[in-house]
Parts: sequence; structure tokens; C-alpha cells
Amino acid sequence: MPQRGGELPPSKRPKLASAAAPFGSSFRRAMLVMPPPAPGGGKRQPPPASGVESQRRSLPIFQARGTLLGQLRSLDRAILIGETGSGKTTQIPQYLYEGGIGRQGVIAVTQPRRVAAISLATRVSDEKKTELGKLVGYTVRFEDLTSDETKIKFLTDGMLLREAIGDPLLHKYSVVVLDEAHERTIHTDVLFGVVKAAQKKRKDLGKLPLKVIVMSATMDVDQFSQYFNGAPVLYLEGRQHPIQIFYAKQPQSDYLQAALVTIFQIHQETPSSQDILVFLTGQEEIEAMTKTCRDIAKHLPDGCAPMVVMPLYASLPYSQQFRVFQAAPKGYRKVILSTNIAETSITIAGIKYVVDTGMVKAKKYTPESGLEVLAVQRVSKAQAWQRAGRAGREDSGLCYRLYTEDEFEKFDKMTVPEIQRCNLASVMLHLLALRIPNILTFDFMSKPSPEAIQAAIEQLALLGAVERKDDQLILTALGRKMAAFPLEPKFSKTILLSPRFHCSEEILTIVSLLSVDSVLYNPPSRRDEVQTVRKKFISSEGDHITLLNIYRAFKNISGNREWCKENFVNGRNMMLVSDIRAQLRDICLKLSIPLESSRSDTGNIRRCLAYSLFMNTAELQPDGTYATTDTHQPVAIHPSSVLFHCKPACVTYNELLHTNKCYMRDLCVVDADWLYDAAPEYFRRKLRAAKN
DNA sequence: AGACCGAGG
Repeated sequence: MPQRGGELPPSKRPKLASAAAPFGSSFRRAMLVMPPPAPGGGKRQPPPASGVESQRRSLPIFQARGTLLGQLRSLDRAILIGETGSGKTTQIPQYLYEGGIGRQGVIAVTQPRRVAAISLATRVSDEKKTELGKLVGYTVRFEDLTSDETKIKFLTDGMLLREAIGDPLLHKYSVVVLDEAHERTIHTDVLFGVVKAAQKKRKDLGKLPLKVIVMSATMDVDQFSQYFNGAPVLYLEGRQHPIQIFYAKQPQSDYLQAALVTIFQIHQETPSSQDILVFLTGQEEIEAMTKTCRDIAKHLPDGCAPMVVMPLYASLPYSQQFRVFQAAPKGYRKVILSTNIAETSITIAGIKYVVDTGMVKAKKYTPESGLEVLAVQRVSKAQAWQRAGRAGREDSGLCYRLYTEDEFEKFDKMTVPEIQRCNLASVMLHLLALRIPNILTFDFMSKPSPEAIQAAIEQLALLGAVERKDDQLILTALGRKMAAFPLEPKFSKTILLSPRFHCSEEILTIVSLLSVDSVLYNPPSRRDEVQTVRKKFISSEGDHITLLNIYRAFKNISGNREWCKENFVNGRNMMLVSDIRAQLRDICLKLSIPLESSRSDTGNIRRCLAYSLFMNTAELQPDGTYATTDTHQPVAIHPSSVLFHCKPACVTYNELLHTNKCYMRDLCVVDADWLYDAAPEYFRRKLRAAKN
């Protein structure tokens, strides 16, 4: 059997001459289920040369402008449903502004992603023929292109949430539009409750009313409406092209094999100008599949078009990600093998075929153990539709589902909202900072489990961020400072502890380094090379000090690009680390936290990490394995760690990642005594619990 | 003895 993620042995490769004909015999044609095309044959009308105004008028939403304005003027909350291409995101804010709605304040439009906020602001400000940052602007982390004149402001949902911590009633806004609500990001979910509370409070206090508009694709409608006290739902027509769906006739035991056969079946039977997008689950799997496809493509029968195969996942350097937007050379077929990054975040033109394995790698959170499990699992129906929709961006498309229609019917209807899959420590801290009266009964649209809420509160109590007083949870002075940082609470705590160990400058660097994806670039094909050049940075004290060494070297050569390339350092992420570090340092200065460097003394840095991450520690067992200090959960050192081949007696780690095994990631060698000094009561309690 | 879905501040 081919191993998951491994290359398929020759015997398992599809025989192309007598291929297994996935959509000839083993695929079943299904009904058209995507929304029908808009009137006008579903073809996108080319924008008339006469300019922006007529282009705006040609959008489907324009027909409804008068009605919409009338409704939105009188309603203080509304749910707006519209498919991709309806023009709702660019037009609604302008209609409101042009209709004089909410002119006393700013109209905020939230987006789950930064690129969306920026590109939408750019487009709308173009349409208004104004300079970006004047009437129309945007705010994302590290970039604030707004001014006193700004009346329409696009921002990430996380950014609005952060603003709310400083001003829970959102005084400067007259309208808040929560866009892409169906994505149910953790930030949007918290904002639902925040804007609902702000709206009520402002009404009670007789302040400027706050209008709330929730915009979503066609999902979850009833839930949204119900949550906002029966807010009216307004429907908008979209402009999606028809997509034919094909299901596998038989359940597929090996979705990689099935994907491979399907790719080459399509390739052999259809014009090579039509590109294929394949949804897979992870980097390793995609790299292996890329290699296999390229190998097979080399030995295609005569008359078969050549193929360019491109991997696509978030940790790929930008330059390689951009390649997927380039057209393949003439006569070549483009095949993109992607994670779910292509589901929503990246839109590629020219995709005619989507191959959907029906699998996704996603995080699950178990509050009892505090473990985040990263597991390959079935997608939801909503995700499957989203994937299929990627084939119909410009013209009609086809989607091959590598699962049967019966299997599909058993998929969950919706993806479980992020807020029910995460550690809630940050969210709970933010709710407290927002002065929510009782966070235990906070009005979530989808309530997280009581266990998850309790686990988060316990973690915050352990960090000294909250206290129980007369059955009430209150934020401590330390907790209020922690909420000021855009970090996980445990990392805010590390920074706040660092002055005691005279190493705040180094801790700022380390925490910043841990805030980005990874500053290390590890192309699988050049592993030996990577290991050789990395040797000079490696510290036997662990990953934190190693990263610190790399950052210092990067600063010494002032971020030279050539140096990054030679040392397999991700320069983009390194620049981001610098930005984050500057931001965290500013916050420290505002909070009057003394900044000091420990210079060459790394012992202090490790002590500081031990004192703040004492709940994330593991000790070497007599049999050579590791177990966590608190619950004796068996764990292992992640192969990416510089300590992978070492056996230190005691380590702290930043996180546990449960995949095939339970891995500790980003480790630091510490002294067990430090831990007991840091939290004697905690370890006594855990020890008692273990004995019982 | 051997590996990292995707956003966000």
C-alpha cells in the first residue's frame, strides 16, 4: 500500500492506457446543485468603457439599491445574504454613505483577512474617485490608512475586536458591517456579542444608535437572524456560474490514489487549456503528490499534452505561491495541488475542474487534556460547496468529488465554528477586558462547551490574570496588562515577567519570533544543505536560544536578502518579526515595563521561560521517553526541534501538537527546580491529583 | 527515531 504522504510505488501508479476511468464508469453524474446563473446567460458583462459609475450600475445588486436603502435606513440590524459576485461588499457601504445613513460616525466593514480589507478599501476608494485613506480607508495590524475624513473604514475583524477593548461601545462607529459572517472566525463570533451589547447599551444610554449589518453567503441564515432578535433577512442575487458535480460511485479507500487517477483522466480527455485545482490536506502530502504527478507526466502517451504541476500551501514562500497565478506555457495544462488555502484565501483564475478529496487537516481542541489535535478529517458540506464553487469563477465548471453521494450526505452541514475548536484563554481575557459583566454567561451565537470555558479560566487564573472574588471573576492588574498585548496570554505573561530576570529585550525578540509561522525555510529537497548551514546557529539550550541567535545574525547583516537565501531563512517572516517586536516594545513602554538586555547570559532567559511556561513542561522518563510534568501525558520532541536528537532531563515547550504522536514544539532546556519554585502550589496540587 | 490545515492581533 502506498504510504500516506509517500510516493506511490510504480505498481500503484495509474495505468493510463487502460485507466480506471473515474468519471466514465466509477463517477456518478449528479444534479446541478450550485445556484443558477444570473439573468443574462451568466456571462460576466464586460465593464462598459464609460467608467466606474456604469460599472457599479451593472452589478446585480444595483437593481435592489432603492429597496435596500429604504430597509437599511429603518432597521437597526439586518442580515444580508448574497453569493459571491453580488457586489454587496463594495456597494453596501457606498449606498449607506450616499444615502446619508450613519454619516454622524464611521461605517466599519470587517473582513476575516487582511488582503481582503486592503483590496476592498482600494477598490471602493477608486470607485468614489478619492484618495485611499481619505473618505475610504483601512486598518489592519501595522497599517492604518485612515484619517479624520474617513467615513468608510475596512478593517480585519481582529482589529475591530482590539479597538473594542479600548472602547467597548465603539463610539466612533455609526454602522458596523460584519462581512463574511459565514466563515465564523473566532473574532467575528466574539464581535457578534460585542456589537449586540454595544447596540443595546448605546440605546439605553441615549447615545448615537449603532446599526449592525451581518453579511453572509447562503448559510446559517436562521441562526444569524435568531441571534439578532429576529433581524430581517434580505436576499441578494449573485453571479455564480453553473457547476456540474460528479460523485464517486464507490467509496474510495485511498483518496490520494483516487485523486491521481482523476487528475490524469481529466488530463487525457479534455483540452489542455482548462486548469485543474485539487484539494489535499497538507504540505507533505502535497509535495509527494507533486513529485508523483511530475513523474507520471514525463511518461505520458504520445499526443497527450504536457503538464505543469504546482504545489500551493501557506508556508510556501510568496514567490512560489505567486506562480499559481501565472498561466501555464501554451499547450501545457496547469494542475494546482492545494491545501484549503485555495478554498477562500486565494482565488485562481482559469480553473475549470476541481478535484475534491473531501478531506481537510484541521484543529480540534480537547479541554480535558488541553490538547490541540491536528487531524485529517472529512470536510463539511459547506466546505465541499465552497470548494466546488472554485470551478465556477469565470465560466461553468466541473467538480469531481472523490466520495459517494451517500458519504456526502453524512458530512456535517457546517464546519464547526472556530470558537468551539480552540483554546479560549485569549477570548476570555478579552471579554474580561471588555468589561463584560459575566463572562460565564456571555451571549455567544455558538456556545463553547462549559469545559472549554472552565479550562480557559483556570489557565488565566494560573497565569495570575484573573481572581475569584465573591463568586465573581475579576481581571487583575496583571491581567489588564496582559490584555494589552496582541499575544496568547502565556506569552504576554512571559514578557511581563521578563524584567525580574533582566532579559526583557531578549524575551521580546523570542516572543516575536514565536508569533510568526516560521522564520526557517525547510525545502524538503535540500535537507542536508539546510542542516549544514543551520549548525552555526544551533544552541544546545534549545529552540528559543537558537532562534534568538538567528535573529541576532539577521540584524547584524541588516536583513540582507542574499544572507537569508544562503541560510534558508524566510526573510518575509523575519521582517514581520521586526515589526511585531517594535509593536510589543511600544506596548511595554506604554505600560512602563523596564527594558533591559541580559546580553550573553542565556540562563536568565531560560529561567524567565520556565517561570512563565511552567504548565508546559515535560521530563525525561527512565525509559527514555518524555511525559508532561503536570498530567504525565506521554509526549515526544518534534523532529523540527534542535533538541530532537538530544535527551535533556527537563524542558518547557510552547505548544503540544497531536498528529501521529503528541509532539512538543519549540523547546527550551530548563532546570526542574525552577519549575517548582515558579509554581509550588500548582505542582503540589497536580501531585495530589496524580496520587488519587 | 522522524514532521508542520488556515486566518488574525
